[in-house]
Parts: sequence; structure tokens; C-alpha cells
Amino acid sequence: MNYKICYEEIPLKVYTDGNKIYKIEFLKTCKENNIDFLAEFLKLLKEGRSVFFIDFEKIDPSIRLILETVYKIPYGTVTTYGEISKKVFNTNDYARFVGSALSKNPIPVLIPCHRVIDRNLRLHGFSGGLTLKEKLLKAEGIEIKNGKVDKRFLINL
DNA sequence: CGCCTGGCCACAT
DNA sequence: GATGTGGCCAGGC
Repeated sequence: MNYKICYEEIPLKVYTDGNKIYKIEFLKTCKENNIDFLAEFLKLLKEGRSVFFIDFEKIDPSIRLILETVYKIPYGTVTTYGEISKKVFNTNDYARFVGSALSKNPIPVLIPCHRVIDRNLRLHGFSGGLTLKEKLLKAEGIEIKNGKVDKRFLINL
């Protein structure tokens, strides 16, 4: 089953199998908006629980642990590629690999790869484009000026 | 194999 | 800060 929603004016198509969410795509326009599903989507995004949940099973095992770790970053906060690397591999040497793993994220927004930034607090990259990354962060109340995230939103894992 | 690339990082200037 | 350099890693060719 698919649901089209407009999250903060960002049009999304969410793919589900029963209560499992396994894929999300960015759309061009917000023509449709499934209000009931949007409510559940917001609950999952902000509170981490809903009748729906994230399906990690089909995600490539080599990047699954990284995405599961990213999933734990709370709403309204950010962390760095190096911090994810340190958490998963006990060293920041995997920072680049973390970046490439995030570019393969099948469930953007809900697996919040937009909350991962570089060590200088710059957004650095996003498969959907940096503008969209900034939009997603601001929607969560995160302040950005001159391309840099205010450091009080930064957390360690 | 070697070589390049990518959503990085640390260090030096 | 703004650059430059070197080092890390897995994946693709």
C-alpha cells in the first residue's frame, strides 16, 4: 500500500507492507495528502512510535547497523558522520563510509539521515539536495545560518 | 590487480 | 576562518 502525504510542504510517497514501512520517495508536488496516514507518520517521526514501524529487514546488511544507529538520533537534534562511525565501528575512520551508506537510505525522513552533518556543522550532502536537507532540519526547529547548524542542536550518541 | 570516487576527518598553514 | 594535504574506508570498474 502507498500513501502520499505533504509533510511540511514536502511531498512524500510512503510504501508500506502491512504496518511495515519499507521505502519513501520524494515527489514533485503536493497534490494529495492522506491526513490519517500523515498523523501516524508524524507520531512515528516525533515520538518514535506509531501503528506503523520501520522495516530494517530488507536493508543491505552492510549498512543496516549504520541506518539503525541513525534512526536513534532524536527529533530536533543533529550529530556528525564521525560520531556515527565512532558509535558503530569504535573509530571515526569510517566517516566516509557512513556518508555513502546514508546516500543509499531507502527510507529518508523517517530514518533521519538529514540529521547527520559534518564535523564543522555544515550540511555537506544529501541525496535529495541540500535545500531539502535544510528544509527538513528547519521543520524540526533546528536553526541554520550561513549554512551552519547552531551547535546547541548537536548531540553525542 | 591498480585506480578512482564519495554526503569525511585531522592537522598544518 | 579558509585552503591544502594526507589518510581512512568500501565499492565499482
